Amino acid sequence: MGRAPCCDKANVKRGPWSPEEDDKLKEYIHKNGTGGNWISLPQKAGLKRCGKSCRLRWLNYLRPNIRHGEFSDDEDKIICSLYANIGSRWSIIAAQLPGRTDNDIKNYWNTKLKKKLMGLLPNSSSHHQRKLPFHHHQLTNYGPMIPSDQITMIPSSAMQQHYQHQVKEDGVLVFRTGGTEPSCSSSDGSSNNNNNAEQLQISSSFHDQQQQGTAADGHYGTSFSNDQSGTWSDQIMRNNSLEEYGLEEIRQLVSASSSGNNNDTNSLLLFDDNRTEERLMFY
DNA sequence: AAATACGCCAACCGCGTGCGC
DNA sequence: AGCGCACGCGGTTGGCGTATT
Repeated sequence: MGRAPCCDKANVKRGPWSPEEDDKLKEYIHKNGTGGNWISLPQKAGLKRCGKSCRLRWLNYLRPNIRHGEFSDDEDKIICSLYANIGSRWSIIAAQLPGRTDNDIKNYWNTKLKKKLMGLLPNSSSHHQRKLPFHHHQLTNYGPMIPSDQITMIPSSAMQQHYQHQVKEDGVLVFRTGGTEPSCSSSDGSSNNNNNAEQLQISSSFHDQQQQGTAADGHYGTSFSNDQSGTWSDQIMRNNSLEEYGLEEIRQLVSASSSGNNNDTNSLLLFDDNRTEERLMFY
């Protein structure tokens, strides 16, 4: 018994959009906005399309200021750095690249950038090296050296339960934990006793001293200084940090994530710079 | 020239989550 | 508190164009 379909599939058009449909959708949204309801929009706009399809078409193709075409080297760096830090959170990565859509970035990563990256480094591969994807000495460019006994391995499923992210209105990305050791989290995800919950926050605007300065704060990867402002991508560009983030780490992530071996560690890592550094590996 | 393989990208699918009732 | 609806996201698929055999 599956979920109820979002629309009557028999009565909606599927497949590529025609210019006429594009025009209808654009015209309707320009006049009326989305009205906050994509489900009813196609009917109002005179389109025989599923609301989800309309939303996707608008977001990925029709909305103003969308950029298509070649990605620059700078964009490559930003994508690599963010992927190394947060994994395949395409919407978050896209938010750092104005005009790019998550779908675009995802496609670009899967079809080109991943391969490009794999070709950048000599093949150091041994398939068993991924049990722990980062060797100790490789972490130095990634932030403070982290002793291996402070590396915590958790299942990726538990990662989602342990660190649930939420983008707040002020652009701060908050990771909320249940406050228990990951390895002790109950398997049903019910460990969220908030008494000792931690909050790890990432400020995407970096000029909020308050956000950056408290003991509860943290962020992914390389430390960013408080006196700089801008988006993550600005920071990454300032830091020229494809190198700082470690090509080797990224490459290993790529090979680990594409290996399909469930026993392998997939990715990554999180530490905060005001408390004991902690690296979380999920697999 | 035809057949096959490969690459790319738009679109689809289903799940998790937020929100209103 | 529980339920259902709608949205947003990430993974996957389908189809088209190009390259190779």
